[in-house]
Amino acid sequence: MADLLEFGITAFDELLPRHLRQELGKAAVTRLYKDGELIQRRGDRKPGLSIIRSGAVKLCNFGADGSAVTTVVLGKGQIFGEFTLLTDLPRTHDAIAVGRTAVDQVSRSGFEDLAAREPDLLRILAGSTALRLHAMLELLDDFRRLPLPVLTAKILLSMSLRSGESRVVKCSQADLAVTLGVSRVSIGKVLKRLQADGLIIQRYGRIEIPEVENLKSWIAVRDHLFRFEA
Amino acid sequence: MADLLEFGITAFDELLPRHLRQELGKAAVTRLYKDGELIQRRGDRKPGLSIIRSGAVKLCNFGADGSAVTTVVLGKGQIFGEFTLLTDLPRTHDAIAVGRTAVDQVSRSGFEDLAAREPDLLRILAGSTALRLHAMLELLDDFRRLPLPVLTAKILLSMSLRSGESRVVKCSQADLAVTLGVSRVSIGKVLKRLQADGLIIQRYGRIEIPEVENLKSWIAVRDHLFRFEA
DNA sequence: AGAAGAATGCTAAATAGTTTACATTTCGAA
DNA sequence: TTCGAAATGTAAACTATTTAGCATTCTTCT
Repeated sequence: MADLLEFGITAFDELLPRHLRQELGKAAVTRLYKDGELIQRRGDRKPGLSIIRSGAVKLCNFGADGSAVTTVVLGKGQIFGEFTLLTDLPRTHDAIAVGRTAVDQVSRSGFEDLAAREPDLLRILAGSTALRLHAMLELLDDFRRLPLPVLTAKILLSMSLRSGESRVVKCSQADLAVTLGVSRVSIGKVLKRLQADGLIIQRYGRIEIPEVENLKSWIAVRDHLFRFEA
Repeated sequence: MADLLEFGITAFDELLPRHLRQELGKAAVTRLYKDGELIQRRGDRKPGLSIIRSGAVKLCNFGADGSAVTTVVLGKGQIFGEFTLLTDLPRTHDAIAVGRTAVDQVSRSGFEDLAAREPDLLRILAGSTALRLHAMLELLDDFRRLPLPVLTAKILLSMSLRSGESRVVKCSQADLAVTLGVSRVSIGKVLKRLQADGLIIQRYGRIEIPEVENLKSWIAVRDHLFRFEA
C-alpha cells in the first residue's frame, strides 16, 4: 500500500520544538501494532492524541455492508485523534496499521496537563490542523477542476516529494485508482500516456519520475492554478 | 450564487460562548462591502481573522490566464484568514463579497491579546478548524466514491439543512455543476432523474425538497457509508 | 406590458470512463 | 527453479459525460 493522500504536508511532529517533543514523549505510551492490526474503531469514545512513530496508519470507513473506504494514509510524525481533543466527536475512523507500526498514545488528560503548562502546544496543533485543512481545500479543487491525466500527474508529483527518494513512487495502479476514485483500466491508460511523453517510467509496483522538473512544467501548462512552493 | 460548500458545519461564531463573542467584537473593526467587491487578495501579508457578520464571501483562486475557481462560499458566522494566525501562510485565496456583506476584521495583535487572556479562544478556533477538516475529509471521500446522482443528492441535502428553510435550496444548475465539477448538461440529467423519483422539484433558480426524509433514505440505499447525524 | 437577461430544456456527435474477462509479466517464497 | 500471487496489459461492449448549439421558459426591471 502506498501513501494515498496527505503528501507534502509538514508532519505535526516536525512542527514541535525539541522540548515539547520530549515532554509529549514523556506523556505518551508507545504501542506496537502488526500489519493490518486494528488500532481504533470509529465511534470509540477514548479521547486522546495518537502520534505515528514508525510505519503507517490508514484511516478507513466501513460501510454497513462491509465495504471499506480508505480516507487517508498517514506516515511517521503525523497524528490522528486530534478531533477527540478539540471537539466532542468520537473517533471518526477505523485506524489500521500498515506494516509494523509504532504509535504513541497521549491521553486527553495527559495532553491537557501539558497544554496548560505549554500554551504553544495547542497553537502548534491548531497550526497543523490548519495546514491540513488548507491542503484539503486545494486538493478538492483539483479533483473538481482537473482532467484525469493532469490530476494523476499532480498526485504523483506530490507523492514523489513526500517520499525520501523523490524520484520513485511506491504505488500500484490499483492503489492509484482508488486514490483518484477511478478504475484501474483508466489509470493504466493515463500512465501509458504519461510514459509515452517521457514523464514517468512504469515499474512493477512503483513509478519512477526521471526528471521532476519536466513533470512540473508539463503540469504547469495544463493547470493554470499550478504553483510550486513545496 | 448559492452556498457551494461548507454546508452543515457549525459556524465558528456559534461555538463561542457569549462573553468571548463580545470580547472579540470589541477587538474587531467592521467593514462593509458591496456585491462583488474584493476583500483580500491571495498573497496579502496582512494577518488577521475575518468573521462574516452578514452576507457571504467566496474564496477563489485566480489562474495566470484569468480563470477563476471558487473554492468555497462562507456565510454568516463563518470565518476566514485563520491560517494567517496559526501558520506562516499569507492569505491563501482571493476573497470576494457575495451580496452586501459585513465582515469583522480582528488584527493578529488583537487576537493574540485576547487569546492570552482567554485560553478558550484558541481552543475553540482549533476545534472549528478540526470540524472543517473532518467535513472536508468526508466530502473528498464522497467525491471519489459516489456516482454523480448520489453525490448530487447528498450535496443538495447538505445545502438544504444549512439554509434556514430546510426544504428549499437556492442554487442554479450552473452553480451546482461548478460545485460538483461536472457540466451543466450532466446536472440537468441528474436533476431530471431525481425529480422523476419524486425527491426534488426543480424551480427557476432553486430546488425544492418536498420530503427531506425521503431524500435521506434514497441516499442511504445507495451510499453504504451514509450516516445521518446532523 | 414588453424587453432583456438569466436559467432551463434538449439534441446530437464525440470523448472519456467502466466493466468484464483474460493474457502476460514480475517478484518473491518454497 | 519453479510456482503462485500480485501487478500489469489489452480488448470489446457499454455507459456516462462533455461540448456546442439553439430553443424555450421564467424573472426582473422599466
